[in-house]
Amino acid sequence: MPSPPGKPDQPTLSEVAEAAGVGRATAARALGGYGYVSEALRARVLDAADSIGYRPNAVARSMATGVTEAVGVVVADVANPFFASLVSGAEQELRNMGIDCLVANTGEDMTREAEVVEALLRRQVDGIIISSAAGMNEKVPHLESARKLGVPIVLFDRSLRHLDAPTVVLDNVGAARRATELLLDLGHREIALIWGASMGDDPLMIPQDALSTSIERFQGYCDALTSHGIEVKPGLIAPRPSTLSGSQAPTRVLDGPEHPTAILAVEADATLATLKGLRHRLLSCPGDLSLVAFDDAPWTELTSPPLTVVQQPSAEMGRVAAVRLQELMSTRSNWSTSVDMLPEQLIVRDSAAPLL
Amino acid sequence: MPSPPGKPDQPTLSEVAEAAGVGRATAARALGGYGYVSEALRARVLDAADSIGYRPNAVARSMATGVTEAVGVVVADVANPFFASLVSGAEQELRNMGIDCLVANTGEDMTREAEVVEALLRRQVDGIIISSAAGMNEKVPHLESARKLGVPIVLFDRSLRHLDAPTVVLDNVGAARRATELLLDLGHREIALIWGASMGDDPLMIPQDALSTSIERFQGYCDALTSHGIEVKPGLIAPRPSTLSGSQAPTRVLDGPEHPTAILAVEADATLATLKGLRHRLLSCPGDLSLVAFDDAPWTELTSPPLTVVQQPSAEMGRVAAVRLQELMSTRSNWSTSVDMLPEQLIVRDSAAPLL
DNA sequence: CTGTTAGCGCTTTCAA
DNA sequence: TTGAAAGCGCTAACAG
Repeated sequence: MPSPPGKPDQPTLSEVAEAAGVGRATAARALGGYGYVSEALRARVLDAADSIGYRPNAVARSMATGVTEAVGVVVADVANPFFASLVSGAEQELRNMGIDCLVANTGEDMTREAEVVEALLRRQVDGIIISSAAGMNEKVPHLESARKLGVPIVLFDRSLRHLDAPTVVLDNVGAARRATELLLDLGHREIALIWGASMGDDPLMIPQDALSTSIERFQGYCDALTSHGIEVKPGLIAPRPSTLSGSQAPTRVLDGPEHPTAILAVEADATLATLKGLRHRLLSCPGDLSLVAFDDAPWTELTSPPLTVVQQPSAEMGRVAAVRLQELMSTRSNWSTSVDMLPEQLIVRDSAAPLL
Repeated sequence: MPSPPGKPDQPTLSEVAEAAGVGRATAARALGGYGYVSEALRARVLDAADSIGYRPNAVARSMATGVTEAVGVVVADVANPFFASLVSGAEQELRNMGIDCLVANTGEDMTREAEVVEALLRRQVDGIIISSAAGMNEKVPHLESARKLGVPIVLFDRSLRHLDAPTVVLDNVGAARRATELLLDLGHREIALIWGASMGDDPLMIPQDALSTSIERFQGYCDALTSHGIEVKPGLIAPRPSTLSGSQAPTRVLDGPEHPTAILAVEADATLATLKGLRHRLLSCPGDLSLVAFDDAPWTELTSPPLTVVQQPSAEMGRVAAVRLQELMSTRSNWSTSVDMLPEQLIVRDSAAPLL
């Protein structure tokens, strides 16, 4: 590699070879630790290397081998603690395997997502781990073309119906069902869902761009209600906002004609918005309204009351995704469409109380 | 690049050239948008390119130019919301400049930090943005060698006395001073500091590995006290724990012989730990103890009482760091040791009240 | 076991 | 304006 202006030349393998008085290939074998090299030469090469301050050039290596040992990790926004945790988990696992992470934010924007994926492909990443902004039932051309190209892809957090790739997700249906049942068992019958997938007046009318998480949690919520013979009321469901800030989301439910006695908030932002909504209306919890929230965070035990939450194993999801990707990368083109469905953990604190 | 097992060959520039019936160089110029190419040929090349589905190979490009258009972003842990925000800000800015981010966690471990920096250098990154785990007064060989190598480095969040690199930080001294003064103005005289830099009984004895943020906030705290003629009492200072979990940090202060009437918590984890400590001891806030906390987070207005906080412009710090790095990367070897000291914002809510 | 050689895909002089 | 050719630093046959 030519050194760009300002950068001094770095020692190359040839120089090491020269300094050690051996051929390039021998130096390469000694440093790369492959093939046969006599102990004597290996030693000579090794300390010739660090005596001149040699540092292997990964770009050149990739160029020759076709492997970059880098993967792309793409999420909506690393600033969101949930995604941050996913990324962190993946990063740790990958780094331990000697793989670097190119992380990219999409801001839930499909155009941007396509662009970043394209950038990753140009960079020849060995694989991609992604929580796509695409609706569960949408087609995702940029991922399909990547897949077709032979680049391993692993989905985490959100699944995609039309993409044949290993997926690591929460058991969203089960988690939402169990959370709803907890409320049901406390005697609640009018349970609101904040950030479900349903849009219009017909609860069965799921928008095309709904995320798998929304759909599945909505599903679990419905399952619980109907199996208790309770009707699903559209007026109790606040849809997931398309914008990132969903601060008004709870409004529809809190100020609507139906009067919930309990709320299930299925995403961290929804929880925050709900809590603000309650406080703003001087509603007490669990006095006026019980609450069960998704996504545990250190602060959820510090609110008044401490929150009953559905904890997602987010870092673990990142780690498992990394492992699945690794498997894909090592076994060439084995398109095992595995699904890892991780269990939630229900942490019962004080925000959900018996209906009086 | 040879295609590793499983990956189909991607079309190369040569194939585009052939398909368009021109020489490689011409195709390269047309696609790269540089040098002279006649309109006719440019067009022919361009649609030959996407008719065969050509995608430029960034690795080969880097190999030839010596530029990777990738930078390393390293922090202790992206799962920490503060760092996540720093990273997110930097990522956004860099991506808009067409630069990819390799993000790496160090877990506050210097050995790991040295390793990831080394990995970044092997990858030939064009620059590094880092919040080092090193103490402010420590030497950081891995960064110095990088700098000497000509790789631009920008420090964010934490500064390093011995590294000659642009730095983007909060005005820590001022922020801590103003926060302390707020408490002072409310009549408090016994103010505890959670996560200061001081270790032993002598408050002036600052450990070698103390972070610049700890030292500077400690400094601001002392400044405020002494300028009000108040003595700095070691017993009121809980040191920053070396471990990442500092849940017992407040213990020393809360259960010690001195009895603070107010607390200044200078880091998010410290705030959490303090809040838990108060709750555990059934101490009310601001009734028994006033509190001012660093790092605003969406939940700080939802606790009881809502917290008076010192908000750091974390995403902005990431963005500014990206801009500074960009400047360094474009102007070869201009080692402007600039310091961007961003202002905090004091958000007054209810956790700090007048001393009765 | 070791050295020579031929690329990897792209950029970039340098002639034509 | 265009094309031929020489690398960038490393790996990987292949021959010695």
